[in-house]
Parts: sequence; C-alpha cells; structure tokens
Amino acid sequence: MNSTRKSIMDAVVVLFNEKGMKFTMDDISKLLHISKKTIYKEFNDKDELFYATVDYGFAAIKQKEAEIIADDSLDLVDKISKVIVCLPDNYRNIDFRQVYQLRDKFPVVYNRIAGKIETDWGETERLLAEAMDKGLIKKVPIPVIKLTIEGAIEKFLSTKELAKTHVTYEESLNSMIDIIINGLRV
Amino acid sequence: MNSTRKSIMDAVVVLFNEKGMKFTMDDISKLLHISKKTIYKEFNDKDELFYATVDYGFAAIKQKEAEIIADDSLDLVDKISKVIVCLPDNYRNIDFRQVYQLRDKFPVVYNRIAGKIETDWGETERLLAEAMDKGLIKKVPIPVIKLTIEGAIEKFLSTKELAKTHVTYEESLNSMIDIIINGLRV
DNA sequence: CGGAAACTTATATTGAATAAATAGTTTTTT
DNA sequence: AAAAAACTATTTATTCAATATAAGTTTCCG
Repeated sequence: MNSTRKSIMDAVVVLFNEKGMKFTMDDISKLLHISKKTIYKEFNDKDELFYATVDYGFAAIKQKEAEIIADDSLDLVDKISKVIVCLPDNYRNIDFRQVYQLRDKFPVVYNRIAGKIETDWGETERLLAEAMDKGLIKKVPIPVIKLTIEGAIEKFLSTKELAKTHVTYEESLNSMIDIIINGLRV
Repeated sequence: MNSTRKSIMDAVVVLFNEKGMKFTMDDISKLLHISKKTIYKEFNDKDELFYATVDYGFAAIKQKEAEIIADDSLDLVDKISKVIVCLPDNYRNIDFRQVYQLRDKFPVVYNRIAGKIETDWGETERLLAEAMDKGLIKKVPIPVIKLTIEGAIEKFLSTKELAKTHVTYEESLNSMIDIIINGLRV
C-alpha cells in the first residue's frame, strides 16, 4: 500500500476524532496540504475512503490479537484479558460513541464496523468458552460479560468523571478488566 | 398522602415506560378514567406532578436501602452487593435511558433525578470506602466501579442481546454484581 | 362533586422555500 | 506532476409560516 493512501486514511482518523463525522474532503486536503485531486486519484469517493480506512484500522487490531493468541508464555486467562484490552488500546484515540453518526449517511461503512467488532468479540467469546470448559473460570452467560465490558468502555469514554479524579481512561480499563477477570476466576 | 395522588403518579410511571416522555395529561386522565380537573386539583402543573413522582419513587428505594444497611445478619460486602442491586431492582420497570429526554423540557425534574441517583451512589461509595479501609476488598478507584456498574445496567436495558439468549435482565444484573464483588475481594 | 367534553392559548411539528455547504470536476498556477 | 483555486451540481441546513398538538381552563351534565 502506498504512503499517500496511508496518510489520507490517517488524516481521516485525526479529523474524525476532532470533528466527529463533520469534516469535509477539503478538510483532509488542507490538513495534508495536498489537492483533492490526489485524494480522488486514490479513492473513487468518500464512501470508498471510509471503507478502506475502517479495514486499515481493524487490520492492526487483528494483527495484535493474533500475536497475543500465539504467545505461548501466556496462559488462557491472561490471553483473554489481553485480547479484551487489545481493541480499545489500539484505538485509544478513537471516540467510538461517534460511530453511530455513520449509520444514516454511510450505512455500508457502519455495517462494516459493526461486523468487525462482532468478529473481534467472536475471538474473545471463543477463548471465554474454552476457559469455562476447562474449569479455569466460572460459567457465566457470555453476553453478560460482553455487555458489562462494552458498557464500561462506553462509560469511560463518555464521562468526565474520570478526569475529575485524575484516573486515566487506560488505567480505568485495566482496573475494570482486572476486577472482571479476577471475579470470573474459580 | 391520598390515594388519588398515588394513582396519578403510578399512571405517570406506567405511561413513561410505555411511551417515554411522549404522553399527555389527557393520556393520564384516560388511563385512570378521571378528569383532568382532578389531576389539576392535586398538582398545579405537569412539572409539579413529575417532581412529586420522582420523589415518591425514590422514597421507596431509600427505604429498602436503609433496611439493608441496618440488617446485622449481613456482612459489609454482602450489604454492598445488595445495596447496588437495590436501585434498579425497585425500578425494574423503568427505562432509565429515557430519562435524558427530561433534560430539556423539565430541567428541574431532571436535576432532581440526577441528584437522587448521586445521593444513592453516595451511600454505596461510603460502604465501598469502608470495605477498602478494612481490607475486605481491593483498593480500586471508586469511579471505575461506579461507571462499570452503570454502564452494564444501561447496556442490559438497551440491548436485545439478552432476550435472544433467554437471559433475563435480573439474572444478568445479579451475575454482573457477583463477578464484580468477587473480583474486588482480596 | 367529579367525569366528559369543548375551548383557548402556548408549544411543537411539518413542509416548502431559500440559503449554505460540500462532493466531485475542471482549470490555473507553481 | 501536483497543489491551489474556481466551478458546478447535489446535498444538507436554515428559516418561517402553516398546521397540529397538548397544557391548562371553563362549561355542562349526571
């Protein structure tokens, strides 16, 4: 993949975090000091650009996830907690709450994201089921675990309460995962 | 408090769960087969009705909470998990996600609710801090615990994923609290 | 008295008209 | 060759009057 494509997709992520979905193709060109023609040489339209950016971003997550799972120095429960933190950690700078804004205007892109997140959870669910089978953790409905973690992440991202108490998002996430993994241990 | 007032406030809760904030004074009178005049004899306006309904509802929660805390047969950690479940349990039939709709139209009522929820958490926070002091549970930033629980509850209420897997809201809530309390134990 | 309905006025919603912004293209400049 | 700027055809936002809805009051009636 050429570096122009990459820099454009990086700019999309930067602008998304700055302005949500309210940024224009002109914003991208201004940020990178490139002409719109250059963008349209790489991507046929805005949809295609967003779609590619999503795939580009999630590829990095999948990569890291695969490394964790392949790491033989980690036991199964450690792998689970690392894989769970993996998703938001790579995307520390992405405000996932704004993703819902895509639903109406870019439904294809939105569904791609939803699908990617589901797939990512699929891996975690597989590990959780295996750990339950082996008696390493309690048997608890997996949706309860999933929703608890998702809900906590959304709260951590959306609230200002953490900032007030000088607890960072990352520390909160690790604390939360620790509590839950420890709570699941038999 | 007279029974007319109570039945009107009960109707408010019923209609709120049915229609969110989109119900009218006429809806209340039709549901109860009473005239609007009767409603306006008890409450000066819609604001006052909602305000009273909030206080009426939270009084029941405070009552139950006090009973749990006074119960000497429970140890501190048990009290914490019971007090946490106490809030949503009493309000099993209230969809708290719709409360934000009040913010614009009934700011006074909204602030009352926000205040009540904060007060309720204050009690739980006090118990958590005490348990940490006594070394009964791990020292973890309390906002992390609070946000995790709040996030999970919101997710349980907002998603259809639980229904699909035949796990009830109540079971999920209890599982979640079990995991977290167990995860906090030293 | 209290329910049912009619009535008034404030608030909300709708939709067409208009203005503004933006995706995508073309031209000019460096 | 690519940036910058100008351009156009659509989309999207805004405005404002009409329309409709709902809060609160009054009237009538059993």
